[in-house]
Amino acid sequence: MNVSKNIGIKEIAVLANVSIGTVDRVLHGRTGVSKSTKAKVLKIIEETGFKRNLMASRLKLASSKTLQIAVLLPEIKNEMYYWHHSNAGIKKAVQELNEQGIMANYFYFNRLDPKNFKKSYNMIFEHEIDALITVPFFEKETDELILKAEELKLPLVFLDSMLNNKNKTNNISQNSFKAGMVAGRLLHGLVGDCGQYFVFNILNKRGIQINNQQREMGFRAYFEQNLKEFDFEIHSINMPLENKEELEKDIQELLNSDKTKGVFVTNARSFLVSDMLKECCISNVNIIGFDLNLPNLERLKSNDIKFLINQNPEFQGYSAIKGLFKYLTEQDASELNLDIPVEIIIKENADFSEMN
Amino acid sequence: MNVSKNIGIKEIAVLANVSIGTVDRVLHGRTGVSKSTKAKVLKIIEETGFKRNLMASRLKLASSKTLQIAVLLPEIKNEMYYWHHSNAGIKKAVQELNEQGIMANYFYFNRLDPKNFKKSYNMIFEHEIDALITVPFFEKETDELILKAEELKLPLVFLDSMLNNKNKTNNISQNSFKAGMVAGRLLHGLVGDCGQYFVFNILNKRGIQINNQQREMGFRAYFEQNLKEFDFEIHSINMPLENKEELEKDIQELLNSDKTKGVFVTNARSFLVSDMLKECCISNVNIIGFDLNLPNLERLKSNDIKFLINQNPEFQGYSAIKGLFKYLTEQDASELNLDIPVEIIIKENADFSEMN
DNA sequence: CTGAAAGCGCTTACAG
DNA sequence: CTGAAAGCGCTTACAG
Repeated sequence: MNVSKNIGIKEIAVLANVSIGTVDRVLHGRTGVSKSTKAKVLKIIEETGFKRNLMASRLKLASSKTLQIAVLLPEIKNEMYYWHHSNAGIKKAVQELNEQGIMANYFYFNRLDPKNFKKSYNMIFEHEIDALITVPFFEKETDELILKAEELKLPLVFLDSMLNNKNKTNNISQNSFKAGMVAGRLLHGLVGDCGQYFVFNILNKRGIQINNQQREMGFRAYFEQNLKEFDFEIHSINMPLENKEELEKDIQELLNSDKTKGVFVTNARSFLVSDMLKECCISNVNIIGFDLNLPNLERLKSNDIKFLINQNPEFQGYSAIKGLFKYLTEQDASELNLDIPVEIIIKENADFSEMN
Repeated sequence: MNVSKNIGIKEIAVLANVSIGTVDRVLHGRTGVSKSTKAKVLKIIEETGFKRNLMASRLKLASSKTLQIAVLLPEIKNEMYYWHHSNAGIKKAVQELNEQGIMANYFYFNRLDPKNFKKSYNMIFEHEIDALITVPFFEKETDELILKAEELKLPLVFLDSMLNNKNKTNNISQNSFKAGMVAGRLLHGLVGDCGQYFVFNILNKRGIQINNQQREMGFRAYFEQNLKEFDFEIHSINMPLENKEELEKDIQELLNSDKTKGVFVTNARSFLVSDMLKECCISNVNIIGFDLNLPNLERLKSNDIKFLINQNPEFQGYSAIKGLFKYLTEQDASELNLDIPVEIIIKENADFSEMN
């Protein structure tokens, strides 16, 4: 079990016949090195395959320059909020990297107010930060943010992207179209060709969100691609959070048949739909929704919801910090973009441990 | 954004009025410190909440004492083998921790020969190693290994446990019973109450493996727990790899009805079952199996297999190294035991990128 | 039983 | 443009 000692900056210095300070300057592309010296050092580095020891580097730097990551998320009122989980993942990663010199600073914006979002990130830019993790909630303001970050040369990572990436930015999020396709197959397996299908979009004051639209598109695409004769209708129901009575009447008419029914809820509130259908005495209904919030998990446990799709917000936050750290310390951007797997959760592989 | 400098060994030394060498001795519980000094230092450490900086510690130690992890897996003939993925995960983690001073040494045993397994680990014990990662293939030899490792005070981690854990050891593996329950619900969703159900156990020279048995038990348990009137039979078919002709006759008789059929293959060879049923012209069949090997993925893509359950062998290997590193450097054993999630894979969330 | 000093591999003022 | 020296926080002989 042989131990081959890694070559270090000292060896490079000897081989290139310069001081270690000069090697360091070349390594970091700093100014103040003659062209010939630089070439000589680079050649030796190339030949020896030298990589600088990041642990030693961080040991020196952690005490002087802690990396400051700003995190701007929607307001979190309690631990059941989706964004709480993103935050938890961020905290976990920061904890792990703590002694290597990284800190997170948390900011929040009002999820219904684009102006507040803009105000928040402008405020953040007044501090000295090394990167920003946030969420592309509002199209126009997000575009402005992207431009501004580019200008400031500030690395930017979006969690849970809901916007089309016209701009080249870093995204750690699930492909919503693909998630819709997954939902299509799962529901089709339960309901079959002879059932009725419904897509429930739950609207808040901002209207329907882009990723919900993409989920619906994916869902419909599954049926178009996989059924030879695609001759049945998939009903879309846009359900505002207020004014439920009228909606319930419509639903009773639409869903009141003996047929097996499949319901795809495109956001995190499938528990609302489940409860409403129960109230309306709709039977033979199979529901699939998103996100492992407590009310959803309860309905999964009681068999009222059949499938949940997990976007793994904790893992998203965790990965964002780890990816940024790698980028900021190694100039390696490869982990700043991540396609979060479409994780399928049923009663038997769910983790109910937080339900106490 | 305030930076609170972490307290270090130097501050502790000053506060306790001793040298840093003495603080270090106390931190590591080494001999040669008077009781009173030790108590004084421990009190200060307690009061300040000091934690030693692991990065600095590893910087010093990596060059002198590289941690040697032995890995003993079944022979891997090519990249399609299941164990290749465990190895890949191990390699990835070792790569990440390379400069922190960890190395893996790979050994292989004949998967059909318990004596060879025993011989292999005895040979490994002649080297100086800090931990062993292996697989509990053979009951008797594994028990002996556990005892021997205990005697040598050598940390031991099992991947893919197939044995009941009578002994307290470290296991990174999926709960096979739970995986069987998951398979039960998924298949039941497709096939319904009026179909026929079959469990295929594929036997090699070692007979049926314990985790396959546990999967079957979980599968049956799902139906017993979830169907009010559990009045249909689940047929078990033990399928040896040789002597297929006779088997095909039996199968043709058993499965040749118009009913929808659900087939649960308890190991990684669901592709074999899929192909055989196709040859026998069995229709209306829904297959669920384990592991994302290439032939299984091909059948998933062509809709011949409906679900695959992933044990994530790469993640298992990766976690074993990370967990051992944490244990060996921080005496923190919390990551040496891991319940791998039962990951559900369908055509739409599968990664076919390795299929070229 | 305890301390002073050297060193892990890199980074950073400072001096020239 | 370049080098020598101090230092990051811990560990390890060595000396007493």
